[in-house]
Amino acid sequence: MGRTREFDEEKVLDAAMQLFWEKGYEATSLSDLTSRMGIQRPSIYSAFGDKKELFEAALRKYTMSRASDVRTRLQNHSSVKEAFSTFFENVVAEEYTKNSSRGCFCINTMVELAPHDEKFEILTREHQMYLSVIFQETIERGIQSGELEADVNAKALSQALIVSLIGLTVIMKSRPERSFVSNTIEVILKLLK
Amino acid sequence: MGRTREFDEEKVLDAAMQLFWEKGYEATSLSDLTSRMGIQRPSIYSAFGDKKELFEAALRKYTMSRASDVRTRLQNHSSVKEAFSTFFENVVAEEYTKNSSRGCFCINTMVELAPHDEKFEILTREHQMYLSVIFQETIERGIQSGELEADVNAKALSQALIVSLIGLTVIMKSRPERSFVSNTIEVILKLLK
DNA sequence: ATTATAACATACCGTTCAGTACGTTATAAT
DNA sequence: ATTATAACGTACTGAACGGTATGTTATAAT
Repeated sequence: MGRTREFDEEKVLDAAMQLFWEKGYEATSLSDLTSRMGIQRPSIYSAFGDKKELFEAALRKYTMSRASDVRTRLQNHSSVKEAFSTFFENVVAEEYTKNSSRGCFCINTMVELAPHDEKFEILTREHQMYLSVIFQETIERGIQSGELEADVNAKALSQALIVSLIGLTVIMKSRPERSFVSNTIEVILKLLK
Repeated sequence: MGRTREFDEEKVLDAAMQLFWEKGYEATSLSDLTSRMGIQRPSIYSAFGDKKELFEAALRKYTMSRASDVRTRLQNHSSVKEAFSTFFENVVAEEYTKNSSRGCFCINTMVELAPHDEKFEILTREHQMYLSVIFQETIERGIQSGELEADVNAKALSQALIVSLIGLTVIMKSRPERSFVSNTIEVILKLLK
């Protein structure tokens, strides 16, 4: 019994995610959250707990959705080289299209919270490890099909590509000339040769 | 005339730099600053301006010192491959030695402030561009000496190495297994072949 | 229809924030 | 020695912070 909830938990959590993604944890206030989520303060606390728990829920939603998105994109091409090339180009294109560069919510959190909060150290690390496994599986597919040479170290290479992706995502926050990132991608993708 | 300043501006600015580096802009309070810098609040304002101006002074101090440090390290070896190898290994070793991973103050700022403050977008971008020029000069030295092949694209390669360095610095904040970063460095340095 | 209860809106809590007013102390110029 | 002034320590400001107490409203079970 009791009154029924008037808001959609997934929708308001998504709104919180967008805001934390854009502004980070510290710079986002409860007032920012209530206005963006469209619900009152006590509703946030009853549904998600305190600010940090809400942030964690938002980040988990992000990483899950992001992982499946990455997986989908890489499976979309039969050619592995083409898959990675398109993937990296799209990441760049999306970032340069938007006015403000939010980058990656998980990477932002790695920088802001991971060094001071073990929970987020683990959460962000595991997401990156998961992405690196997706990369690795894709590379192994390329080896299997004969597109990539058999002596490629799939694991090491996938880790290097994850690191490059992180570096690209971060440096785009300073809005370098587009040629900078294009050059970088071109060089990095040579590793798939 | 008037009373003489009792604190060393460079020393207290260095203390502020350490604190901002460790905690970021938002999470560092004026009270944190006064206790770490060892001076009172009005002294900060009279010497450096408000919190953001102090932060900017601290970041400028960091980037200048960092750039000259990088330059020195890369000039320390006659072999260019060895120079980069030692450089990357040292970055990793230093990060894993310390208990907490502060990473790079400039990269932290790129993530926290650059997307919302044009001044820091420019400042952080220009630092990365400067580092990339140092990398490029080092690579060109290797080409000149015959250590690297003549058809190497020094500019593109240096940019890719900068991106990799950023990626490495960031992912170390989540404390991945050391093999992860070792693998990455090994793969990345193959680009110098 | 009554009742128990959960979600609602409002208004508030103590704390901490960045920034400053002000009275005191020390020094450089006269 | 006097004076003007700049740096000092203390204590304060209004605003914003995260979080909650409280009274009202709506709904599910009886």
